[in-house]
Amino acid sequence: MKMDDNRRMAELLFPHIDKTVRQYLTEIYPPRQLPEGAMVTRFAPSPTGFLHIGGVFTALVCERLAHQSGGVCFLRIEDTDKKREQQDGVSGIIRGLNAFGIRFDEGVMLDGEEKGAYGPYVQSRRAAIYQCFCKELVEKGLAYPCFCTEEELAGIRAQQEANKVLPGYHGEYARCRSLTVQQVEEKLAAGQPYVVRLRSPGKPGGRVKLRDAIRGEIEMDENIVDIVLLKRDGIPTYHFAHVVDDTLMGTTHVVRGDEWVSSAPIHLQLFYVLGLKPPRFAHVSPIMKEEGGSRRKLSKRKDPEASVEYFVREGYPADAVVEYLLTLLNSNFEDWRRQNKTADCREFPFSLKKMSQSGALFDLLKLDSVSAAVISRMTAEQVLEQALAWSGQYDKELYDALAADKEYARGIFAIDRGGAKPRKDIAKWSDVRQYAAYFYDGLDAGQKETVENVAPADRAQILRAYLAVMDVHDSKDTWFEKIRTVAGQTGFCPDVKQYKADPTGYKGHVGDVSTVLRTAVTGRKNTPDLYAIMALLGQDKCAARIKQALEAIENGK
RNA sequence: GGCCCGUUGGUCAAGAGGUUAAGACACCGCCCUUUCACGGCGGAAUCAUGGGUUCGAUUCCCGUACGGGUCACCA
Repeated sequence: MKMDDNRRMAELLFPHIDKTVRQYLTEIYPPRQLPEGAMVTRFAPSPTGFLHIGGVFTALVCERLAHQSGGVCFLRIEDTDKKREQQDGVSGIIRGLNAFGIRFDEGVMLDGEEKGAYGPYVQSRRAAIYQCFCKELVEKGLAYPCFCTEEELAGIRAQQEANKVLPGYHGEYARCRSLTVQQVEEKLAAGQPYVVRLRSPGKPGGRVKLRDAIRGEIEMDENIVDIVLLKRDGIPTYHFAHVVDDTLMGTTHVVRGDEWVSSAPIHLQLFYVLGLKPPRFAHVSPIMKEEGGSRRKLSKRKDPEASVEYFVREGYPADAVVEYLLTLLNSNFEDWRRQNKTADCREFPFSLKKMSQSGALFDLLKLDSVSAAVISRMTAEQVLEQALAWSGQYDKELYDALAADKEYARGIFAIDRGGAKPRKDIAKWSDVRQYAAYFYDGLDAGQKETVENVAPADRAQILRAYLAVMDVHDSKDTWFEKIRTVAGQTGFCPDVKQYKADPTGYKGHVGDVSTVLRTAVTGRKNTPDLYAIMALLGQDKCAARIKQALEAIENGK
C-alpha cells in the first residue's frame, strides 16, 4: 500500500482528529521539569471491585518511590472496560488508599475533581488522545482496521490450535492486514464494526530484552501478534492506553503486578513503533496465601483478608498495616525499625532492588506482632482516641462504655503504658473489648479463669484474709506488703526466691496468692499491673468482686 | 501446551564460589519479675532435586520436580 493510501485510510477512520502526536508531546503535555533522579510513578487501578491488599502493596511502592526521590505520584483510573466497571469503584479505591495514608500528588481526587497538568487522569475521558496516536500509526502503515467478527476470530483460533501454532491475529492469519482502502471504505459505508490493530513488526523467533528494576534482565519472545489498539467502541486496550498515557504523563517508573511481565514485549514494541522511549519497569510479585500445604495468590473471593476492608473492620491501625507491608517489601525494614524506634516509617529508605522476586506469604500472626508493637508506642490518649473512632463504627457497646467516662477509659489504657517496656496486649482495636472488659460490668462476658494449682479451700482462705485488710488507697509498697502478709498467714511463701530454693512446707508462693486475687478481681490470669487495676476500679467494686468470687467457691465451683 | 519467573528453617527473609548460612515472627528453655507481661540470654529448625563446571557450589550452567504468571475487542 502506498503512503497516500495510508493517509486516506487514516482520514477515513479518524476524520475528527485534528491534532498531531507531536502537539501532544510538546505543546499540550510538555515534559515535566523535575530535579535529577526524581521519579514519577503512578497507581493505575481499574474500578472493577473492592481494593485488594495487593493494590495497597503496589500503591505503597509507587508512593514511596516518588516521594522519597522528590518526584510525583499520581492516580490514574483505567476504566476502559465498561462491562466490568462497578458503581463506587473509584471512590472506594481512593478511600481505601487514604485509610492507609497513601496520598497522590496528581490525578483523581476523592471529590471527583482532578488535580495536575497532565490530565484527564481517567482513561475514558482521553479517547481523542488515543485516537490521535492511533491515527498516526495508520498514516505510517503501522496500524489497520480489522472487521473480523468474533466467530471468525474463534475460527482462526481453532485452526491455529489444530496446526499447533501460536494463537492470535498474526502473519497469514491476519486477514484484514491486506485490506485495500477501497475495501475498507466499502465496509465502513456498510456500517461494519471494526477494531484497529497494530501491524506488528515482530518476526517469529525474534527476542526482546526487558530490564526490570526488580527482576533484572528478562529475555522473551518478541511480539508478533497484531494486537488490538482501539476496541470496537473506539476505546483503547490496556496496552495502548498504558503506552500513550505513561508517555504523556511523564511516568519514569511503571510499577505494576507481575502478571504484566508477559505482555511487556507488546508494550516495548508499541513504544518502539511510536518512536517513544519506554519508562523503567518494576514488576512486583503478588502477595500469597498458604492453604493446604501449597501457596496461591491471595484471592479476593476466597480470602477475607485480601480486602482492605478486613483490616479496617478488625481495627488494625493504618500505620501497622503499612509497617507490615514494608517488612514484606524490604526485609531490612525491621533492622531499620529497631534502630529508629520512634521514626515515621516513611523515613525508611525503601529500595526496589531489595524487593523479593517471589511472592511473599501474608502472615496475619506477624501482622499482629507488628501492630501490637505500633500500638504499644502510642500514648493512652492516642489509644483512647483511636479505640473510640473504631468502636464508634464497629462496636457500639464498647463505644458507649469508653465514651461514658473518658477519664476512666484513659486510665485503663494508661496502665503499664509509656514506660520503656510497654505491654503488647492490643494488636488491633477489636482486641480492646476483651482487654478492657473487666473494667465494665456490661462488657464482661462473665468468663472466669481459675487458678487450678491452688485448692479451692486455700483460695477462699486467701480471699477472706485479703478482704479484711484490703485498701485500694494504699501505696504500692503497702499494698504488696499486705499480700505478702496474707501469703504468710495462709501457708504460702512470701518470697519467691526462698520458695524456689526450698519449697518444702509451703503450698506455693506469693505469686500464686496474687494470681488468686487477680482472677477474683478481673476474672483473668493475664492482666496488666493488678495494683493499678484495683486503684482504678475502687474499693467497693474490688470488694464486691472478691466477695462474689468467694461465694462462687463456697457454692462448690 | 508455548513463553516467562520463582524455590534458603513452620513463616518473612539476609547472604556470598570457601561463612559457625544473619535477623525477625511463631515455638521451647532459662533469667529478670509479687503475678501477667515487657525485656534479656539460649535452643531446636533451612539452602527443592539430579547432573555438570570447579581444588571447592547452597551460590555459576543444564535438566527434573513443584509453585506462580501469561497466552482476549479484561485489566
